[in-house]
Amino acid sequence: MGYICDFCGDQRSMVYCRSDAACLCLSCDRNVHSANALSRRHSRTLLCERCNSQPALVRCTEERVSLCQNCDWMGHGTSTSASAHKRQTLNCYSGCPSASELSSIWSFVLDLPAAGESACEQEMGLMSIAENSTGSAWSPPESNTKQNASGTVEVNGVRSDDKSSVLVGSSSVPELNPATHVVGQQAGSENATLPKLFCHGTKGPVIPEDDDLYDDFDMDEMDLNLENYEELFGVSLNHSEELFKNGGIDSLFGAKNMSKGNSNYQDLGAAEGSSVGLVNALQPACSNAASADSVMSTKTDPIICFPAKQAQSNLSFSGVTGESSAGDCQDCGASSMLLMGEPPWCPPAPESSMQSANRSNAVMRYKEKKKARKFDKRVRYASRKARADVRKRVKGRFIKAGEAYDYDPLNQARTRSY
DNA sequence: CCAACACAATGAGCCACAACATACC
DNA sequence: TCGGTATGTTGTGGCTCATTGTGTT
Repeated sequence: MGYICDFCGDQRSMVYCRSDAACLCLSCDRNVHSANALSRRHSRTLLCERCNSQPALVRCTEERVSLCQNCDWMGHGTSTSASAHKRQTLNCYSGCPSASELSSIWSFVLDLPAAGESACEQEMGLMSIAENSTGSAWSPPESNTKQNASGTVEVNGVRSDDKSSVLVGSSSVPELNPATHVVGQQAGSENATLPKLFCHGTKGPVIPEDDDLYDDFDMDEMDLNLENYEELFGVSLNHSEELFKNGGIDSLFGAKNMSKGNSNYQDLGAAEGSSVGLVNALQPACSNAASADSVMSTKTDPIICFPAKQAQSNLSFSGVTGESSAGDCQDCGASSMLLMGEPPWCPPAPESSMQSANRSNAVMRYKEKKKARKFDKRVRYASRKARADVRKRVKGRFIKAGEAYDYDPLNQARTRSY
């Protein structure tokens, strides 16, 4: 499974694309992901050389194998003698890198058993890199604007190569927008954020002033990061903010769709037509790591480019995203590692059944809380609510005054008057 | 292993009408 | 420019039903 390229079915698969849920050989990876701007944004990483089905997160320098988190746990669990193995962080990349570029990211890539063996992969070096001319995520590392001082990461206390952490999580870095893109957050950066959440037009991480505004903000609910937002609606943030100010949000989203049932609008905090709602609500998405929500539930692109250890240490939950992330993690008892570091597809590590049980309980509590929060609804017009609260109904529908009803809110017991 | 089925979860739509927004005189 | 009137639009909650996801046989 996954050993053969899902695309050509011929060559050995070497990289994993989460967006496509596909294992690809290097050649097909380039071909597939050079098709268009969107596909270029897919984040890929090496394929786990043990299970050949999951994206690798770390590379064991001792065994010289790339491992997904699960295989890493199994192979390097605390109970095993290999637990002391030095492991190097593996990072995601996007765009259409050449072989040399890949090797610059993964210094060991040339050591991979199959690397360069096939004609398919040898073609890589001959391919042009169109996105280079358009300001891709493959800009030189020095163009990065968010690197930490050291530019290194540590796994088990071992510093990894700087170059290997250059393109961490560049999956969502908007190659389409070279003027503002921030290439690859440093894996070990104090400012490490999932780049998908990076906001254009913001000068950097913004500390939210009102956590309440973010209680309802989840990336799975609000999967429109700013790049998507602009792509979809063809308006800039400034423009959309202006529309909010002018009460023109309907023109953006369609007023009908903003009514009950669509929580995004109100979850944005814009229920009162304030532009602050949008701006503030978007800020956490810009400045902070994805909420646990987005990782737990989003089906599209929750690429965990950071190894669990980093996710735990660098993706700061506390007091930044409010309930939806830190609060939930704490409340439900799940560590951020459980929620963030472990891809949803990973089966529980067998080394501890108790850990697995705790995890299940934590996830359950988290989901329950999320469910309760998700349906939290803000009422724009209290007067209308007051009226609706006392109106009689038939099968939940309002009835004309004086007509027979089967439900009277004023009488808690079900009323029937025919 | 796959299809069929049951069940749970989720979201859209419906209803009446006061409140609100807009256009016109 | 302001006030009054007419017309159109919006939002409110409980329920039903269709859809989707998950688990079991």
